[in-house]
Amino acid sequence: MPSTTSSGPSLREISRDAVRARITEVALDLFAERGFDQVTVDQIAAAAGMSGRTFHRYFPAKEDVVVGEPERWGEFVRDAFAARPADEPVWDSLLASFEAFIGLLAQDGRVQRGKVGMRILVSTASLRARNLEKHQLWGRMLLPLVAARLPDDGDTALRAEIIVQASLACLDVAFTTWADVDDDTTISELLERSFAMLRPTA
Amino acid sequence: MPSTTSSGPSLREISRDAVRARITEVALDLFAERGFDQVTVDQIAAAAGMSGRTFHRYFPAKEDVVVGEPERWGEFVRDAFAARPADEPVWDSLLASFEAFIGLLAQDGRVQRGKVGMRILVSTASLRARNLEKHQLWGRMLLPLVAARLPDDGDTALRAEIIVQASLACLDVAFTTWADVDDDTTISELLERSFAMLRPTA
DNA sequence: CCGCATGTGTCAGGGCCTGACAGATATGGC
DNA sequence: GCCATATCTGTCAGGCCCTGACACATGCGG
Repeated sequence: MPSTTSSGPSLREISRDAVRARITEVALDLFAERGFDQVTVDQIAAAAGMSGRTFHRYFPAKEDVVVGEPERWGEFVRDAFAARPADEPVWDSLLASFEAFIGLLAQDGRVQRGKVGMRILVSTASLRARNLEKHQLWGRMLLPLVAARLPDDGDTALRAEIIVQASLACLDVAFTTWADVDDDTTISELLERSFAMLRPTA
Repeated sequence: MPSTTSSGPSLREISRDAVRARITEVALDLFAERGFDQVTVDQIAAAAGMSGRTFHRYFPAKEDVVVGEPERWGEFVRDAFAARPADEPVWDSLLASFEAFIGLLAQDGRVQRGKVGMRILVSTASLRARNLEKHQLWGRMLLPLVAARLPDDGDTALRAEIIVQASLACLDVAFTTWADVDDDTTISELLERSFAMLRPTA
């Protein structure tokens, strides 16, 4: 058993990530060309040189090719939030965490491909649904941390829930309108403007 | 052809609604007992005395039994919003529209059954997803009306989007926490408290 | 060279959903 | 009461998504 010999990602994992990336590339091309619902899993698999069964060994569901790995990125956002100073206003911390996430995407050069993916996403019902589920997962991951930051005024649970959901709505709107327009407006910019509309004016 | 002889709902429609109600009743019982994913469409159909094919003639998808008819209720909410005075603050109009919707549910005596349905809903991934899609539909229906109410400050589109999404998030939180607790807290009360946390403090 | 873990293909099957067809039922006109 | 029509229903066939089970291949360590 190789166990964790030394370096971070094992060879297996590198290979696995590479195959995932290849599948994603092929699939997004097909989706952009024909539409998500008009492409079958077997067609993606064939284009990527594998069987349909193997496709499902990399992606539990067809939607996951577009939506990505909510759990993984959710942990990133959660950790980013946790790393913020404890006396910072929650809205600021949330904004910073989301922007860190956006920066993570940009770093991978996924931005351009991300726009293609986003357009596919907003144009397909089952994808929108899966994406909204992702947000709910993030919400459940962020909720306890946000609640811990709020003053205990007897309504903390509800307030935390609202803040988390509202900020996620901002994130969603930012991504959606970003994918919608053709100019070079930044997601971060849209996100900041969105936050500014909701956060307490104080 | 009967056309529209006179009275509102034709006999066909009454029958159709009755069958739908019967299916809903049977299905919710099964879901509450075994869980949504552990009940097949054929089992629901058998319990309701019909074939699986016929079930799908009343509900396009299994999830629709729990989620209901988003289009229909969305129109109700939209119309309720449109009926509000044009000089009322949008947040007030939205709150009033949602409360009218809640009142509609209560009127049908669906509240108790609604709580059962809500609990099934929040405990099943595919149902949560479908429900969130419903909210997106409502959002698209409300968006133009909300935008028309806002002062044209150059950022109206984004602001309208944010307000709609945030208010829908409030509605979602209100319903979810309502289903979560066992006391007699009203949905309306939760909704008002949620709104109070987001609307401009002015 | 031999075990062992991992990756892959094939096969079979369940579940959701749809189109097509034929039989049953109800509605409205005569 | 009878017929033409529209509607409802069941059955059948099929496609698609996804999963478990099995067998074969590949690569690694001893």
